[in-house]
Amino acid sequence: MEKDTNFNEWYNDIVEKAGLSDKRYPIKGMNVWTPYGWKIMRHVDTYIRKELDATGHDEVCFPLLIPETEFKKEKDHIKGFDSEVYWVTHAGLNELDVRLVVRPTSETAMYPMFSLWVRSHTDLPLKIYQIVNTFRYETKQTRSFIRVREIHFFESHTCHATEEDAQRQVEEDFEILGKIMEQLCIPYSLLVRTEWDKFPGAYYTVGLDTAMPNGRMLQIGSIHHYRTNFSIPYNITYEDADGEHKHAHQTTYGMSERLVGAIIGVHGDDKGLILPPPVAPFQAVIIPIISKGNAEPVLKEANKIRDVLEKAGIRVKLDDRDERPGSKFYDWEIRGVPLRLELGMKDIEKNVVTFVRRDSGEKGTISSEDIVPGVEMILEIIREGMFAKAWKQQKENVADIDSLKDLPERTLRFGWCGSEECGHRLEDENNLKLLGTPYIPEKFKGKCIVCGKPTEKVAYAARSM
RNA sequence: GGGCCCGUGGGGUAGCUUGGUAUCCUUGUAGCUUGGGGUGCUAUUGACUCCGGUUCAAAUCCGGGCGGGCCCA
Repeated sequence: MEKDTNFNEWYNDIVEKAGLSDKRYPIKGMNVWTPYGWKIMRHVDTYIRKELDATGHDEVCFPLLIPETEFKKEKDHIKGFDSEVYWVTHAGLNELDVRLVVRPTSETAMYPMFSLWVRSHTDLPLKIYQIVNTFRYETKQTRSFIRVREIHFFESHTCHATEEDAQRQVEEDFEILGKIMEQLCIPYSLLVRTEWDKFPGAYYTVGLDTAMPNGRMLQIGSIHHYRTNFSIPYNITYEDADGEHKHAHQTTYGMSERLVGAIIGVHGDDKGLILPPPVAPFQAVIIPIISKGNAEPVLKEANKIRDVLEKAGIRVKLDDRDERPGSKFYDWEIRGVPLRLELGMKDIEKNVVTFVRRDSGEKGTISSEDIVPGVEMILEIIREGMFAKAWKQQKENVADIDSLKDLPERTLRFGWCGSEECGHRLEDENNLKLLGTPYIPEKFKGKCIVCGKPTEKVAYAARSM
């Protein structure tokens, strides 16, 4: 299956063949996480927990259901979500007086509680997160990990005394993002979304986008500054040092299972998945090369190496199935295991292990005594190489344009006067999504690509997945 | 939001036009063989998406649901 010429088919094929997800569950957009896929997700979640915990966020778990009365308190928010939420209308045989929303996101579940928890300026900042599933009734074509109706995600929610402190939180979120992405080897751009595309109820939204091989952009997360847009309707107030009652400023940050979709799309090749070592369920697989009469010594040595690596904390799999080695090579390549270790009599005689890198195909040997530092080093080189290559692709995908004729299938960068009218025209007439303006300002001098007025504002657009 | 296509063992398919016995590959299971890039042989399990209609008879024709995929906006 060719990734570059037919990305959509390639993606579906890989998800199935690598055993990441079973789409046959009989509800549209709700798939089964199969063991291999779920292991990847769990490792991603591990890095998320690690970075959020390290920055003083506390993990919580809120109920799945939200009373309609709470859900409807923030007007823009409800307008943004009411066409895509699931409702619980019955309990047993009784119709409910107050219908319940199955959370599409948890603002409206959390904020009534925040109003009880936040009393004093000494309660601030309040920084919490949860890793849960949310539900959105997608009407469009669904796709594993990328567009689903039950979404596994994390959401962090914070409350602050001042707008400046909330802004500091947004900056901290970028640092957290950077550290997580270093492990997943996923590049990203930070774009301030347009007014009409920001999160319903937000003051502003920064979208996190990563380029897919077909030139389209995949939104992998977002960070929002709410100011007091939610704290007012939800009455989240604190008493400051002078005894005055003020509304808290809030932020949220979330990323979903789309990260798994991004890993698949960004790194895979025609042979299958290529997993970044930090999230690979198996970082190395040992293939014993057995021929007649030597099964015992080879398997004994293979087990020994497996034990040594395992003890060192490396996730390793010894594939001792009764199959031909070639068949095993193909199996683990589809599944994206970063490092293959081959062990046969030839290696044992020379006291080495043969390795093959999944990312580059490079082949070599490691001496058996140095197997732990050797494997650790190669895994780190693979991670660095994958990250660097992905960033290069992300940057090369950007095309500077000064005309809307013959648009390439890339991320487009151009001048924009900033007006809503030009923005809508750009989107509607060219089948593009205006992703927004760079969060970190970029020097630019030119003309608005739609109306031609001189501008120093630069914007990005792409077709979205 | 609009249009088009599709649904047959676990996966991929033939059969459908012209209604009557469901094809092949792969996978699974058992055994032998083989073993540094998909060994080979033998035996064997396993399917017409659901509901309704037409008909003596439906995988096949008609309608709807559910599910899958593509294109356009």
